[in-house]
Parts: sequence; structure tokens; C-alpha cells
Amino acid sequence: MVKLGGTAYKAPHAPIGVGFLIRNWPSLPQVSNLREPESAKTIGEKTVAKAKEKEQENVSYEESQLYRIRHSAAHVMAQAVMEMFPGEAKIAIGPPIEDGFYYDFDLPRNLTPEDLEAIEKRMRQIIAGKYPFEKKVVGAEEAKTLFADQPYKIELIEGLEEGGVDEYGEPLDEQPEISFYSHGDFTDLCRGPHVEHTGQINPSAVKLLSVAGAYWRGDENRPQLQRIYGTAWQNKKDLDDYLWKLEEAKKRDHRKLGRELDLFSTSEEVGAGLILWHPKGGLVRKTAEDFMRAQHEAGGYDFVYTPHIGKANLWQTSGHLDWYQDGMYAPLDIEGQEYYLKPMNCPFHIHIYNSKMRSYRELPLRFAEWGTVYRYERSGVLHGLLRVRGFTQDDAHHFCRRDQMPEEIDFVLDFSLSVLRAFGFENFQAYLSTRNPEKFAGSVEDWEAPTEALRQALERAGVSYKIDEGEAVFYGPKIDIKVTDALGREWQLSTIQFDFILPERFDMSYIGEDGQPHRPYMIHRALMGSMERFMGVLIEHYAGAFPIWLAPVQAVLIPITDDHLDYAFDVAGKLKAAGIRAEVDDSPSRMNAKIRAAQGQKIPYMLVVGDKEVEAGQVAPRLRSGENLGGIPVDDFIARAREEIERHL
RNA sequence: GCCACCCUAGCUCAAUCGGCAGAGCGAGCGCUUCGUAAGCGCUAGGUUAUGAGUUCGAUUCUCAUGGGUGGCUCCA
Repeated sequence: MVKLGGTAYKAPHAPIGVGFLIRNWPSLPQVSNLREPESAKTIGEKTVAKAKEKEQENVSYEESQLYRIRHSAAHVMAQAVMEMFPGEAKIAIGPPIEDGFYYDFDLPRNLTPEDLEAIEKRMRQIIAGKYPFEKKVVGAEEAKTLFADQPYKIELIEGLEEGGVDEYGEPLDEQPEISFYSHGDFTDLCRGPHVEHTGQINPSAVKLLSVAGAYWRGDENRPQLQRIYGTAWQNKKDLDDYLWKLEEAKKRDHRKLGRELDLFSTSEEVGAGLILWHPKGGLVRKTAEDFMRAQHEAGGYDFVYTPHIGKANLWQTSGHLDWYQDGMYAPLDIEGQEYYLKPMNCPFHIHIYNSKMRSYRELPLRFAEWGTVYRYERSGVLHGLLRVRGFTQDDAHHFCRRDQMPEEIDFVLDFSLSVLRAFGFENFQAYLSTRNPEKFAGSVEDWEAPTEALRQALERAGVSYKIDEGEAVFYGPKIDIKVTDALGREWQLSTIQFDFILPERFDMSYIGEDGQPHRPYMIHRALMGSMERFMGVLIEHYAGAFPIWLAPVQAVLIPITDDHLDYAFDVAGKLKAAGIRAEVDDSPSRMNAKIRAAQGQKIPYMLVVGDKEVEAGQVAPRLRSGENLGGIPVDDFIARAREEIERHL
């Protein structure tokens, strides 16, 4: 089976204590200039509708014509590259991936953007030649002879010959046949399928996108190859739609919007992967946190606070120094004692639990903390808000009795979905990771009940879920929830994890009804994951046009002339008194420029005030969409805005 | 961390085959007082990321460091 999208698309295992949400979509270059969409929601609906259409076609991607086109395009590209470096180009593999294809090459020099143009041009010529694709099954020896000067192919053939792995290094059940596909004078080791002839690739629906380094077989100890990414579609319109999506994604890039909307920054002097929240970004974050805090309080959580460092022994007990040291920073020496910056909050929460004797009557306990943790990330993986070195998790740990477990899981799952919905996410996909037979703590029986409890909770919640067999981390099964954003991209946000290890290691207990000590169950969970990443996803989801309840500035007063300034400040005062975040644009610019500036800041309401409004005690609201509501009384506007804020519109 | 590319004013970008560093936007100040996406003018703003080297001379070439971009790898 071809690995669709490759490893880049695979969600990571969230570590104990959680907090990882990973973008499940590649970022790619973009193209033209496009109009801003009316709202994130509209695009979301369209995208979802489209995805459903695709599902109804009921043909798997691997069986589709599009898959053949992309696979064939990869071959055509390989031919063009081989011709560019006669006798010197070594070819590796080139599969179709989600939205396109790539091919890996070992070349005598680095490719430039100009090279891509030349390759693309040559590809069009090959396509125009309508060369038929021909398949030929051969023996291993013959195959090796044919690819005598292609070391990567030889390695692949040997893999096929021995059986056990396919050309992507994935395990195989059956002994595969060795087949070639040829078109024109290019032949590649390949199992297909392909289109009938190169003419079936639409030359106006193919585009090469980028070149990047990639390790042979994804192994950083093997040679690094040059990977050319391309995209291919059935027709020009599909290509244009795809390029539009890339462009739209680029415009929504939270790093760009973060600067334009003055939400956050990083500083070379502060350090890589460390986020500085500006007042506006801080306001959005605080609003989200306040909302979440209220939800948690209503949901029976207790808020706790814990320090940022802890002694080496703590991390020894928790197992972090054995299992997670690579993710931790070097210890600090404090009066001869080693302290570590915390990569997770759980040991502290456990110590709060252990600070006194617990009775079964107290359980379940739910300790929540906006806990800031620090994890070592290699410099090359840092990315805006999405991958950082210091971040704040909306972390919580549930401690419960065995009999409370199903209810506790139901609760946390429902809770997760309800809060995600509050932030405008509508489509969820859950993944249940089950025991890895090679690597698990406790007994097989220990795993059965919690795994089944998680599965049943997913059933009861009516969430669509898939089972990731053997994908659990060693200490327990887990549920990961991915959301689909306004552009149809998937992001892993929440994670709910069982833990068999820490209660044991910290010798946690409670006194049961029988007067005997019992070991509590422990659940780690983070719903937003980390505030940094969640904000990054939110910014991209809304394209910076936050719903009014989250918008840092909810209304800006735009006086037409300076004569209206007093009135504008007067109205702004009333709005603020009513709990609406309002500002007055008292810059010396003209009204048109003020509107333009406010549009750029994506402020929900622009309240124009001139002679008419002053006279009538009104404001003339303009929406971000450009809609002009005309003059309405100030009190009516306040009522309208208040309602929208309260209803999270 | 690895491969490639990049770092010039707050932002977006010019320029210098190695020879006085520029524009637009933004900012400050002034003029204008205007009805739904850019009014006009003036001014300030730079050790060309940092440090070394080569050179008569380095923003330009070399090396190192820091930061970034796209991938890869990693993320119990």
C-alpha cells in the first residue's frame, strides 16, 4: 500500500501529559491574488460538501484515475530530470500523494527554481508525445541488469526479491512481482497503475511546486536526496482550485496574520520557539481562556497552580528522565541540587493528589491547570505558533475509581467536543489507539476495560472514529480528536489518554469503601492542546477575522470629520460600559482610509458617525463583509452586539 | 539536527559585475474636514542579522554564529 501523503501527514503520538496538536496538511507555495472570503464558515461548508461528494463516488484514491495521472506524471517528471543529467541522475522513488506526487533524486548539483521550469516544460513535451505506458513483469536478475547504474533501484529490487518489504520499505504479506513500466524511452521499476499513454495527463493541469531535501527511505542516516513536489489534476479548473486553496492557506498563515494583526511575535534575542503575546493576541487568548475556565469550573474541575521547575528526583520517579530526557532541557544547579524545567505537568498534579489521604468519596478529582511547559525541539522543526519550545497546555488530570471510569470518559469526550464546537469547529474525526503488543505496561487484562470504555464512549458520543491498531503509547490507550478547519485541513487538537504507569510509580491510592487502599485510575487530557498551537489553528481557521466574542477590537468608531470626535468618544464610552471592546479612530486620515484600516484589522463593526448620527443619536455600522446597516440608535447597536457576543457568533 | 534557500528601515521589497544604500506602505509633524477600502506635503528612520577573514575598500566574496523559509527526520 502506498503511504498516502507520506509520514508528514501522519499524526504524531501525543506524549504523556499531552499538548501536541499537529497540522495535518502540508504547506506549499502559493500563487495569485484572491478576494477575501465573506466568512470562514461559508468556505467550510463548501469544502465539506465537496468532500462528501468525493466520498459518494465510492472509489478509493488508489483506484482513481487521478491517482494514475499523478503516478504517471511522476514518471514523466523523472524522465525529464534524467534527461537533464544524462548518466548522472540517480532516481529513487516517486509516488502519488494527497493532492499530487513527488519524486526523489540523487543529482550532481542542487536544483533551482529555473530547473523546475525547464523540467515542467520538458514534461509538457513528453505528455504531447502520447507515449503509451507499457508494463512488463521481469525476474530479479533481469531487473538488476537493467538498473545496473541505479543503486537505489537495485536496493528496491533486492527488497522485493527478498520479499517482506515493498518499494517504500513497508512490510508486505506476499512475495511481490517485479514489474517495470515504460513510456517512450523511460523505464521505471513500478507496480503501477498508470494511465494508458502520457497524453492522458492534462498538460494544463500539472504544476511543479517545490524542491526539498528528503532522506532516502526517510532515514536520517542515509543519503539525503532532492525531492521535487508536483501536483496534477484532471483539468485546469481543479488545478486552479487547488492553487487557490494554497493561496488562501498562505493568506491565512498565522505567522503573517500574527504580525499584521499585531497578535504575537518572536524575537531573535529572546530565542527561537518562544512566543511573545502582544496586547491584541493576548486579548484573544485571554478571552478563550476565560471561556474555557468558566466551562471547566462548571464541569467540576478544580484549578491548581504548579511551579515551572522540579527536582531531578521527581522526574526520575515519573520516568521522564528515562523516557523523555531528549525532550527536556539541561538541569539547573540550585545549591548543589539538580532541577529540571518541566516538560509536563502531571507529576505536580499527582503530588497535589498525594498531599493527603484520599477517600473514594472524593473521586473523581479533576485537576486543571494552564500549565506552561518547555520541551526541546530541534531547530528545524520549529514553526510559528504550531511548534514551539515553550507553551501553555490546557492540561488536566482526572483521578477516578475503576467503576467511575466509563462515566469519566464519557464526560471528558463530551466536554471536549462541546468546547471545540464553541470555537467554530464542526467536523471531528477521532482515533482510538490500541495496545502495542510489542510495547505496553501492565497486563493485557489491564488494557481491555479502558480500551473498551474508550471505544464505547466514542460510540455513545456518535463521533466518527477509526482504530489505530497498536498505536497507543506504552502506558495506556488514548483517543485523539482531529478537527477540520475552514479550508478542510485536519488538525489534531484534543487528546485523552489513559495512564497505567504514573499512579503506580507515585504509589497513588485512595481508601475504598472496604477500608482498604486502592490504586486510582488516571486520565491525562488537553482539549485545546497548547494555547500557542490552538491560537495558531484558530487564526488560520478564521483567517484572522475572529468571531465577535473573540475579536480583540469588537467595534471601531469612525468619525467622518474631527467635529464628530467628541460624539465618537462618547459612544465608545457607552459601548465600553456595556462590555464591548470599542476604540475610536482619531487619526488624521479621511474616513475612507479609516475604513480601509479597520477592514485590514478585520474588526467586526465599523461604526461611522457623521452629522446625521450625531443629530439622531445613532451609529451607522458597517460589517467586515462590506454591508452597510445604515443609521441605528446606539442602544439598539449595543443590544445587537451584546447578543452576538453572548451567543458566540 | 540534516539538505536547500534566505536575512537590506517597523513591514514589503529595490540597488551595488567589490566603490556615497533607495522606494512604497507604516510612523511623527503640518495642511485638508471629507459619508463607506488608500487626500496632500514635509521629516525622521540603516554599523545592510552578529562576529571574524580576504581586500586599498565588504552590504556584496569566504568562514563561523544567530534567526527564518521549504522539506526530511524527530515529536515515549
